[in-house]
Amino acid sequence: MASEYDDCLLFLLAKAYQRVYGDFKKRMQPHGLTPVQHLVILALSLEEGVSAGELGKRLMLDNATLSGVLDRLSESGWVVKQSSQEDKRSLKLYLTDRARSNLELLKAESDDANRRVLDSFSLEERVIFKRLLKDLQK
Amino acid sequence: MASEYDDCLLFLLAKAYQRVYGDFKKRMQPHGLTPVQHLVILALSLEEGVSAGELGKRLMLDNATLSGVLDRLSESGWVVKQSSQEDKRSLKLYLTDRARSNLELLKAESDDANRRVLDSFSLEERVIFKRLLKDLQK
DNA sequence: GGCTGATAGTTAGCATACGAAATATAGGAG
DNA sequence: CTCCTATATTTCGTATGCTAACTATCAGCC
Repeated sequence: MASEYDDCLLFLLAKAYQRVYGDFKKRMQPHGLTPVQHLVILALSLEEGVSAGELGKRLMLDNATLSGVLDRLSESGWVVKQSSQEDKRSLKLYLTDRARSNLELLKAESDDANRRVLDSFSLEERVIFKRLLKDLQK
Repeated sequence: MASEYDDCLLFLLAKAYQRVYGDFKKRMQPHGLTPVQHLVILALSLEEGVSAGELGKRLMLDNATLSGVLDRLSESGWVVKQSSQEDKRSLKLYLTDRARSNLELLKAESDDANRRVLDSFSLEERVIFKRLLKDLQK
């Protein structure tokens, strides 16, 4: 039964996530980023100038959570929070030059971390695994 | 590339976990438990009288984290923290009568939540998914 | 203009997670 | 017995996540 805690998806997903989070954490630490902050940088690199709300939608991240993450990224010099001229309630988010110049390095780290996680899976398993995980995104 | 954040395992696992966590949260709320607290109860029901350290190993949970969870479970009347006679540094953990009498109900909720999560997966996919998740537990 | 309801972000409160420091107790060497 | 080291748990600091409450601003309507 799934009531055996170690067969429960809540448990399995928690531990899988925590393991991968830990891997990324070690890898991003030298760059001064947390795993989540690194995702924010990657997302922003795809399109700068978006609002916090828009970025939150793309990252499926709560506004309240993202607000704190953006504060820390701004504080540590990765992101610029510029309040929009057209709508003063809204922000326009940009990467700093330092963030841009570190982008390729970050992507390489991220790709490498992903490869290592999937290392023991067959090619087919990797495809299935990602598909099933995506299916779970409500 | 996995550097597209939405193809990154860190992202996929985070969102899958958050989705399932949310499902369990809604389901456990009426019982006055959080998803993690519910896992602790299930684990304890398999063997009572274990120490916090032992329980932490089984749940792959940090001692520091578990300490807080046990405090809240004790506070809310689900768990009894009894300090061990043989080794006063150590705890012996027990379910309360109330916890025991709610066990079957909790297991039913948990099983149902698990079923719903896997609902859209084929039988084969369910097996593969769980296997791959277990493989990720370092 | 001024009121009203909607929207963007922030803040506060709570519950995980985890590393590191602090506490209390065990256990063994001398 | 006493000191030293190892172990069990707790506490502290930081970073997510989420809900709800709060603030500022916008947009439409009279």
